[in-house]
Amino acid sequence: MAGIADVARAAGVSKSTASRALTGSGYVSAATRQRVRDAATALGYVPTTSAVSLVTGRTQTVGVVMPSLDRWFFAQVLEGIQDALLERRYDLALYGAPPESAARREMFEHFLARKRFDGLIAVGIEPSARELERLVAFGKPVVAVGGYDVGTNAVSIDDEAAARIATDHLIGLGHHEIVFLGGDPDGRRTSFGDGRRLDGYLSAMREAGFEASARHVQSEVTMPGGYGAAVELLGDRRTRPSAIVGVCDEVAVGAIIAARRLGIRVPERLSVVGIDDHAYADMFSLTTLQQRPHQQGRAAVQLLMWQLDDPDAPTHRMYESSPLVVRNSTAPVDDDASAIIGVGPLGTG
Amino acid sequence: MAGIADVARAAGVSKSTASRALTGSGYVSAATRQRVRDAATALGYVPTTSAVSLVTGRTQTVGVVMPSLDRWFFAQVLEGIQDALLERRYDLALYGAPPESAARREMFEHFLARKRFDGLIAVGIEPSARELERLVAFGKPVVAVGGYDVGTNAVSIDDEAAARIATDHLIGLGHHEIVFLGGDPDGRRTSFGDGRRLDGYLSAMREAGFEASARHVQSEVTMPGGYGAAVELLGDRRTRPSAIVGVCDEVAVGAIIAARRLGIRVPERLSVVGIDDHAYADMFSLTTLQQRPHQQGRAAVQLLMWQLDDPDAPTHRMYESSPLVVRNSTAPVDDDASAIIGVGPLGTG
DNA sequence: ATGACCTCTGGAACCGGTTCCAGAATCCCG
DNA sequence: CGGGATTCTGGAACCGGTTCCAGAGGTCAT
Repeated sequence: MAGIADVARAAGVSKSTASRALTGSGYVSAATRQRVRDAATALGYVPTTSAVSLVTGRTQTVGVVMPSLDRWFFAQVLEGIQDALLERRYDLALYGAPPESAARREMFEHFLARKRFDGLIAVGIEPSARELERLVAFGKPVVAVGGYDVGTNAVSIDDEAAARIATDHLIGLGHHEIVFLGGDPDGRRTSFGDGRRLDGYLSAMREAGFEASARHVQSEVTMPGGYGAAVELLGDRRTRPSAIVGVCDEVAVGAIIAARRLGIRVPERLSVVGIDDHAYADMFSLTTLQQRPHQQGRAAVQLLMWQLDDPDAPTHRMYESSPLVVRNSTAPVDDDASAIIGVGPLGTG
Repeated sequence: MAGIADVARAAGVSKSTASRALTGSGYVSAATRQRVRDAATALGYVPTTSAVSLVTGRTQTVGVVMPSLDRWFFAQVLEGIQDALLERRYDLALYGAPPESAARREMFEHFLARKRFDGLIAVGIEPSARELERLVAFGKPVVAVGGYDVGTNAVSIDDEAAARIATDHLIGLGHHEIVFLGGDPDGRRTSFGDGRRLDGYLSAMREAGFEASARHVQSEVTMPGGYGAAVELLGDRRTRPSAIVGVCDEVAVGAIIAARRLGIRVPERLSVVGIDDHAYADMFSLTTLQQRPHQQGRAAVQLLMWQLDDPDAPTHRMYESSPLVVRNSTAPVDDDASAIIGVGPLGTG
């Protein structure tokens, strides 16, 4: 493998001049620069990255941590990050960190300390106190995607507002019995804005005076998870709601499939709203709040690069707008159907 | 940041002794080793990776290329790779390389040449001649996952056999009019074993004497893609098949949803088989050929590590077995329904 | 007692670049 | 035409580790 010394020799200059010519820093005459470049291409010279990083302290790599890959949101964010990094010739080091996993501990305790990347993008990570400590010790820029601030730079939709808009949309259609479907008890452990979405739903219900009928049905945040929980929820006519807010589209779609399975017509007998505008939303005519995680990934890289170019640059908190996309999974409440539940403690039929 | 020189000073030894003590190579007395280790932990010493790789020539990083992230298979393989690498304290550098994209060219032309990883795992990549050339020039171990051999090490299911088993299963149930759904004309460009699956289907049809009725309906290899193509395919009663082999479960599930939408009962009026045993397969009662891409990812890492430990080690071609999982999306052909199509060129009703 | 061999340690070279610094050449301005 | 600023170049130090080599001390067989 040709080193820079070989290039310098071939071009008849010193190592230092060759280096300047190729990196474009310092004074080099145009003629010399050209000679060096020609020599470099002729020899197929590629700088050894470890040598470069050793002296510059920069790795040209960005680390990405995310709890999972098979949720649409994460895969999309990752693709967005990939695209943006490729343009800048940065490498991408990926670390999986499911909540409360050994992998996650490893990541924060060991991999972070190795400092093999110039900055970190944390997707769907709510750092614990200890993790935050490690993040600070890491000493390099961090940007969060998808809900939680990791101190400084962050990009996401306004999860609480999104869930509120979704809920208000249903309330506007006359629904009272609205269930929030998906996530765990406090909506936090699944990582992601899930908890805030639950908050948004609850506050919308409260403001409309439906606090008493607010209900959170838990489920894994996946399509089969939503399906399973919805089959159970909708199976009992007495407790069946007239509308569902899915914590995300995957769960919402699961609910729609469950409804079809049970012969409950959507949207005539059951309205469903999601959050995401998933690739599947269109084929299920799902009304949802749109977000574009791909763009969020790109934006995260942008923020990180600003920070890398100028460590003193101001940090940013970016909210992507999340417009309501009305399709055909929501409709005005069907009073005949809701009468089954009734308003009082015991429906009169 | 404490360097090894600081550790050495704290332990009262030379740099070289400190290095030996920490890496565990060469002679160091037990007492000295302990002193050095204590000093290292006391100072929170973490070796600078670029310095280490500069001299050892190893990066402790594995590169992974894949065309896409949002197909279940790829995400699963990636998670498997992640797990296995984590255990070995290797980093994972991820590169997206959609077929015929600029990113893919970049990857092969530039990123590969940087040699920032000790080995490469190529998932769902069928390298062109030029790409193969670059791979060879890369000069480090490569293992392929998901169909195509990249020279040496590879792991996948036997795609052709899988599709054949799926098709034979339908034939055994009395089906003649069986459509292969998904992929592009020659099934190659989508990367993945798609082309070979088509071959397997075709040869099964041929062997059963149904060559004339073999039909490949193209679609994007996604659930909405399969859905859209199936809506069209099933919409016309005259050309409607009695069974479908999906190129993968996502497409097969799309077809099932399309059938439900059109009021065609599965499996009574339409049988559907997939390949994958996707997380969604169970909730759609999809009969399918099981593969476990997570395991394949782990196996790929294993193969790569063997090669790294001993460059002269023999290479391997691993086939994962793919058992047929019979659920409830396939049933004996419904003769009344198939009579609509009939055996002759024009059905007599 | 001698020498061969093994264990242990430190000094110095080395990996492959970048950057500091000094010196030479050229330029511009008063 | 002198002198300071600017442009250009090469030598050497340096980034932070690993590894080669030489030498010291100890053990054991001859």
